[in-house]
Amino acid sequence: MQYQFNEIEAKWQKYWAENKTFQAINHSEKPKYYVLDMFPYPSGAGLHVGHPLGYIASDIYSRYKRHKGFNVLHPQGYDSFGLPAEQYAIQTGQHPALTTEENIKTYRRQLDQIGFSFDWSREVRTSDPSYYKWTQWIFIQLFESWYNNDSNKAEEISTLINIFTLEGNANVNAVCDDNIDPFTAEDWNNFSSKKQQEILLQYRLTYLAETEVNWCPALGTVLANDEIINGVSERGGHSVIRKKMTQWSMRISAYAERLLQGLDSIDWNDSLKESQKNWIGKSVGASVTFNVLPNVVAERSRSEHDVISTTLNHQIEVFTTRPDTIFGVSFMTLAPEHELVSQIVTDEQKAEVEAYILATSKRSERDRMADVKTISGAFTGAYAEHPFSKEPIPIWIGDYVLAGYGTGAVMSVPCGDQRDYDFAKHFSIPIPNIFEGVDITEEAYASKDNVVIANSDFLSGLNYKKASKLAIYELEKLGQGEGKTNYRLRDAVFSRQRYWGEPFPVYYVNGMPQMIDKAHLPIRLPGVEKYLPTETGEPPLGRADVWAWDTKQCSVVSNQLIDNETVFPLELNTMPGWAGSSWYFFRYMDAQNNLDFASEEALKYWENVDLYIGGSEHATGHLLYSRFWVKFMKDRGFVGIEEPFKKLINQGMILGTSAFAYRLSYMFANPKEEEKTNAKLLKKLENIYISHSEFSSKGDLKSNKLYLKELKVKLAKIAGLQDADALENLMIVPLPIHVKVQYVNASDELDIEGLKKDGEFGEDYKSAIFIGEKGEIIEGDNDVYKVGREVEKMSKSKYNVVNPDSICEQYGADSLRLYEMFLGPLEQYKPWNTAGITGVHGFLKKLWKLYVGENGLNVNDTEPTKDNLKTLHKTIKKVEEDIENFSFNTSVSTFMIAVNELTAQKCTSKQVLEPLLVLLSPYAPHIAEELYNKLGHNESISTAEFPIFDASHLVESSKNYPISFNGKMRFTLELPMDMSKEDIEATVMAHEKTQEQLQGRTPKKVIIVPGKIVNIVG
RNA sequence: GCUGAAGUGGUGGAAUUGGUAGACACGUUGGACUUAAAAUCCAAUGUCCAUUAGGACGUACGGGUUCAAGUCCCGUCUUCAGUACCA
Repeated sequence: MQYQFNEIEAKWQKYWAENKTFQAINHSEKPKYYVLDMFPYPSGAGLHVGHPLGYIASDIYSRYKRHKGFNVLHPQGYDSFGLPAEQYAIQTGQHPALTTEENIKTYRRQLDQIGFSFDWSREVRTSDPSYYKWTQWIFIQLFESWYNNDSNKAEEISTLINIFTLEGNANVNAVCDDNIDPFTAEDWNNFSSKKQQEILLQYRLTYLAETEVNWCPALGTVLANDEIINGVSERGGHSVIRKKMTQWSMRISAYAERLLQGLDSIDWNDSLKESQKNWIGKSVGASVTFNVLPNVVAERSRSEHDVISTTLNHQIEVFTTRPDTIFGVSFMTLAPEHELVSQIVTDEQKAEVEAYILATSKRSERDRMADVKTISGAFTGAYAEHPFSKEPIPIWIGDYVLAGYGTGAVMSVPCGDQRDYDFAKHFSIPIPNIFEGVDITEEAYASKDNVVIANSDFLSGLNYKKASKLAIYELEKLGQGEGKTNYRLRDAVFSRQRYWGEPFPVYYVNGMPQMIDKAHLPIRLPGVEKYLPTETGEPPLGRADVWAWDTKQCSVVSNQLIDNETVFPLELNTMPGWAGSSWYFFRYMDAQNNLDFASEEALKYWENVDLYIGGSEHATGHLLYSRFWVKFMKDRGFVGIEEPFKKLINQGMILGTSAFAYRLSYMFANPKEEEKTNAKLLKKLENIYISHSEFSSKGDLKSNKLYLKELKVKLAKIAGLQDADALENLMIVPLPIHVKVQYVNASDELDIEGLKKDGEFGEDYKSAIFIGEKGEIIEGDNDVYKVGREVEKMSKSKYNVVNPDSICEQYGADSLRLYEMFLGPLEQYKPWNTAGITGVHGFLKKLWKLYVGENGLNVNDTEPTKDNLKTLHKTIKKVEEDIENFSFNTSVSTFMIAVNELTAQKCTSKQVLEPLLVLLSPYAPHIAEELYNKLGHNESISTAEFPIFDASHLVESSKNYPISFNGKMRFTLELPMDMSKEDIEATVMAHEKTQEQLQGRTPKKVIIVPGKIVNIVG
């Protein structure tokens, strides 16, 4: 009986679905284990073989945990809001909900055929109103909260209002906007309702603020950095400028310290933690306030600076990690967008500064960060006053300072910071040296270690630590600074000017945002006739006709009814992709709940995700935002946990192996003329491809004269010429062209006939001529054409996409699962090459043959031999260790070795072959179920217990010692394990091969590591 | 630029705490079976030298530590990813 994988797999997938084999229950005697994959976005292209990699790994782990006696929650769902569906809607006019539904269907079909043990009864979709109802609800909770630094947690906003009513804001220690004016209780109680709302907005965890965005006037929309290529929009190539816009923000900065500290309590890999640490970017230093001198001062001589003392208009606040270098400041640099710039710029400098600001607004933030070679800036004409020396310091603007980072201003210390140094050099600004015995003629000295401050008044002679402390102390005395801890982490923009996202449960009264009561959620996405921004640049929701809130009826009504009395306009932005994905792991615990986002019992039982598998590209987005929301929800008592993901594994990406055919292209030394005269000739040579080794083995076409000559003779023949003379001056360049990988076999040979029949490109190759490996023009099978290979990202445009459907059809899901694992370590990037799958497929056939012979089952009750047991137990040991270490690739090899050995041993013992199936079942569940069933079981193999390792079967009595000389292995020697060091040395030294190696020399030293190695030195 | 990751045969990769480099596969070559193909099975396969025995070299590159380095240390190069509105 043959291994009929298609039948077997369909049978068991049906069985699992019908018997709800993998449905998790919310209460159990067994310990719980929660395995989660990162939320997939259902793209229109469907799955390619790269996508299931992480799902296969998590599925193996889930199935393993079930064998180990755990109640496993392993759900799946869709992050179904997003840009691609919207883009498609813009192009086709189809509602994104429809295309999303279609895409999900495809995804589900593809996932099902791979045989995952998901509990589909808990599926969630972020775009489903019954789901985003709760996303809206969480948003409202954030709005109704503030962060109290004294209790170090988020509290309900009512507690803040209480304080304001009783004592004003003087003693409030909150994370809030900068520059909040102080007020008393009396002030508060006398403020208008609008004023009160404005003030509260400065404290709320989600708030409206002006934020810089990439605005594309031509498209009338905001673009992600991602959508901007070389400063223009990816779509259409329109120019993009930086623009300020009022948007919802999330006060994630309130949680900076907790997000940082929390990393110590979770089992994530170090590089991921490092990424988050750097993203949060904690730095300890000081904030320093510089007074800006009135304009007149600029014209005064330096000696008169003491005259001015009274009317100081403006202040510049900077943050520095090096307060010790404050005497090294020789200029200030503001971000061009800094609000002070327009106020302090002098008339003479105005034109230059404005031109510079305009130029900067066209550069993206990433551009400005990455480009350190081009130094640019402009002098404002204004001066600040040094807090200690009272010297005037010129104020510049420069695009290396970013408005969104810190205060958007820096005190520039060129001797201690390379970028300040380069800027100073470029604009001939003095570079005072404040380090003792350090040469700064070539570059800045940025190290904090081993520095002694010099030329710095009261700081001279001190080291970094002492000088910093003293500088802060003196600044505090002056009231011009204080010690401060700064975080790079910025508050997260939460508005998107898009259609396909969660609508905000927000309407506006008198310009102030109001939350819609929980009872009326969800606020559903309205219909629009077009998914583009409006002509006036409003988001797509600006096109909705029924998008106003009636406060009396508590429902969404027509815009025409807006009277700003009882009917008000609704928010036009929608929420970003990370809104729905920041809490979905809770919804899986209790996905059908209509009363709550999840019941208390479910939350308490499942706690947090024990194992989370996904890509490292989420390191600083999703993984930080969800940690933030979970901490917030914990503070407000909605959940009981502080961290959502206990253990996290980043799977690497599977890359494509692209295939290239090489089309000959031609150039003449004198192109204009010769191309004309030879146009006819070239036409005949238009569509010729040469095989990969045809040129690579012979080197570069242009330089190898002999080969070129040969080729030209061939070309002459094709063109119907007598000889190759006419091609004398022709330069030939092989141009690599992507060909679809499905037409290439395991030996890199191109299926020319298939290619010519291709529905999409067949026509292009109809008249093509292929020159094969032996240099012959291919007609029939006289020669073969080999493609070139290159590893690239798997993508449609590179024609290297491999679809799991065709793999499942041809080799089966079990082969796909095994091969994905066999490719290499889970966390590593590795190329996919379908050719190799025959290896694992062959293994499954061998496995089948081990159990099922031509005349039925090969398994019986024979007692296992010593060798049988040894093979089994070393496999148990290795596979268990591998799964625990997420080293799935090595398990697959282990299975191969086990089957090879048991086949050679002609093993038929059920005592050995049955446990082997359980070991294999997480990896190749269908074949394992089928064979387990054949062994006489009526229950699913997923209920079987994981085999227990018995070390006694692996005890060895002897060891094949490698005998090395000066570290080089020369021969091996079989010696008993229990032999003493002395005896080993004596036996080895007496051995004839040792004598041969030494050739009479006496060794200086003999190193013996029992059970490991013998090394003879000398 | 900054931050993170990775470089081992023709290819994917393996190698507990430093202890026989290349397991397991793919590919290639040769052979068996077959009218033939497919499937299956057997053998060889890091590079170079040598008829054999054997030897030299070899884990991106350059140094170092050690009896012994793919593994540890210092420096360099290359590739990939993230870089705040792709998800």
